[in-house]
Amino acid sequence: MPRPTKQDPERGDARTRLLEAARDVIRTKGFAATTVSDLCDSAGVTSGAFFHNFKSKEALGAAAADYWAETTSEFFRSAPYHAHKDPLDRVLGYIDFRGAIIDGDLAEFTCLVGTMAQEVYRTYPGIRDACAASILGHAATLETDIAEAMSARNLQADWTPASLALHTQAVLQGAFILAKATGDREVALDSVNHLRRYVELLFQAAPSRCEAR
Amino acid sequence: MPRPTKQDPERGDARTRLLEAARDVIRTKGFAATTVSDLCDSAGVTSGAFFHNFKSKEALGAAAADYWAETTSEFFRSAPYHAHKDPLDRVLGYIDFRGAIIDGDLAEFTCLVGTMAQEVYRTYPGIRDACAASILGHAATLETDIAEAMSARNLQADWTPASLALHTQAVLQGAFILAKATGDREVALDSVNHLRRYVELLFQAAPSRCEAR
DNA sequence: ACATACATACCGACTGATTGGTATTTATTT
DNA sequence: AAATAAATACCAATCAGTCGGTATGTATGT
Repeated sequence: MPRPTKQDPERGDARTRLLEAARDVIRTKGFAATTVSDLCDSAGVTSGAFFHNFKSKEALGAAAADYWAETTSEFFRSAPYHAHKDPLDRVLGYIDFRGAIIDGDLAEFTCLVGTMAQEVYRTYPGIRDACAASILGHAATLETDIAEAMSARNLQADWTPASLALHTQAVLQGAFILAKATGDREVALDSVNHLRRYVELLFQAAPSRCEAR
Repeated sequence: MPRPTKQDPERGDARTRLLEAARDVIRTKGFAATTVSDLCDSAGVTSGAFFHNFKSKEALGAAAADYWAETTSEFFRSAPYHAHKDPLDRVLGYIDFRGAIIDGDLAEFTCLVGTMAQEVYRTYPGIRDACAASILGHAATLETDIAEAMSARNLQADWTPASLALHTQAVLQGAFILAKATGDREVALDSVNHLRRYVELLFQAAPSRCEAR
């Protein structure tokens, strides 16, 4: 049923163009500072088309989070790090991959749903929940590799695969904040390197191989 | 020169009350969604008083970041973890302290300048720089303890005290985002625990005591 | 094949409410 | 009295959202 718009028909239907505009504009200006007409201008669409496709600005925000979850999960599913045989190499490969894509403009490599969640966690619960689902869903894709790496090495730990998976996301989100504050993506890369070192230490410091203290 | 306002004179002068209002309101709604009259209402002050004290909303944002830097640095300076003799215990004590104050409402323990930096990094450079100064200044207070802990243990590392100090801030900022997205502060505490474990591993895995791989 | 009918996608001028900011007046301090 | 702080009244601009209308695709009947 979607149909190309009159303006710039080659860019596709209005809904997708608005979701792509949301992804790009909200990452640079934030959700609240992004106006509906900012989005319409960026998408090359009228405000009539906006409110035809989304019943409110909040609905657009939630849909943009869902769209982000879909597109990024496809992106990571086809990433090369899954090819490693050793599950630990897959986990480390994921971290290296996250470091490798910290490149170009800040608004291109930072996380839409992290940005939105921080901003609207209290004001738009619908958007917040969609952001949480995106983050938690992505973290869940790491859990099996972490669990397999643990059992392959017989690692007994006082932390769970889920908590380590979430921790990787926390480090990445925090790294993005530091990069935005300083305007320097190197500080983000430094944090990702610390995260990699942490995972290495976790799996090499198994009590059976090297006792502590 | 400041003078108590007519409304609620016992609460002090208008400027301080507006800065406190900014600290509280912006942490719950974000900077862009916070209106000048939100701040005036919360401070019990008229908009005339607002623009007498701050030449614009942006100036208020930057002043709020400075105020945050002042008050938090005083807060951490008087915290108990500085008493430890071993510098590593001071670093770990800092992390434990950060975990201990993750309590109560989300808007009470999350970071004003992290929130603002993420939101306005491109739109209000003045605010962003004030936020960066606050974060970097706070991280710098950890550097000497980290450096002393390294030299006390003769630790040769491929990371610097500055990068580890910044990494602690990245983890905390990211933990706040996860807590906001999920509405659960436990996930933030989990990340802080991972950070603590990382620092422990860094200082017990010195090559001289236990070789890697 | 062609006309009619209907639903959907999009358009764009418009609105009521709210925004950040200003100008003027009043109160307080020194 | 001079200067500063706060209160009040106000404004132009912008906001999210509405609404009547048009363009397009599809189903049906002949």
